[in-house]
Amino acid sequence: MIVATFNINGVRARLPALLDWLGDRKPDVALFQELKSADDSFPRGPIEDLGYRVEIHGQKGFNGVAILSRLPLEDVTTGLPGDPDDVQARWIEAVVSGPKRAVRVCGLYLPNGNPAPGPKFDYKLDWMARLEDRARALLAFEEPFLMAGDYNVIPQPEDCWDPAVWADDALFRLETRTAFRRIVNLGFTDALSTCHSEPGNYTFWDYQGGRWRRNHGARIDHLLLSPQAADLLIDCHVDKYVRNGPKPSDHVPVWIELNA
DNA sequence: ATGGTTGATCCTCAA
Repeated sequence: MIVATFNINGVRARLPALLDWLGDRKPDVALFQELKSADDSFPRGPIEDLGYRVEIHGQKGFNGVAILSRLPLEDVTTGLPGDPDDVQARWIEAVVSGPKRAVRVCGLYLPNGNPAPGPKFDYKLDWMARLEDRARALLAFEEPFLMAGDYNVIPQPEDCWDPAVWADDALFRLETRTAFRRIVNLGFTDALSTCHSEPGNYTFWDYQGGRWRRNHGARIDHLLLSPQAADLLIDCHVDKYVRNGPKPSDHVPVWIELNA
């Protein structure tokens, strides 16, 4: 089973690039973030024509997450528990029935949090505390599950080209990295850093300032695996090539192969 | 050099 995560930065602007990539990689499950689309504006048809079931948690203009699957899906839910007043579309989960094992997949778009400090950074840290609560609850099932998406977290200095540039940024501040580490330390395996421990496996390059050309990137898209899912992990890959295509997202897809 | 890029949108904001 191939499970991919991809911050697409606008599903309508990205549709041709998405269809090309889906046709090339043929993931069994794809978790999309930053749809920037309401549910009824999502270009469902061309994706369904490729054989995918599409589950959307959209929001007009901003945010938005989706699960695409060529395998059966059950128990689809949307919205991160813990704050009934939170209207931002950043969380979707479902159980995928693989040929060998069922795997719960959670797609997430963690708040950016800039500028920090400030109310947006407070919202980010509050959201991460709720994520920790949800992660702990799901780990208690002791079953294969994963949480993947744009975490907007640079876990370690070697996960960006120049930590000095990011020192005061919400993606790299100590509070952010500490909150991320607390979640990982519940028992998760970071698939990309585990399979490829060498530095420089970036997943995001800002559009500005020639950062792709200079490889001034950051690793902020992560797949965290429960112990039972980590036991099924075969490998993890970054599809950097899509950044060279026409009208690319500022993120590239990251995907794992699971024996499930 | 207080710079520059992209997407969605109410003409600025979020990233």
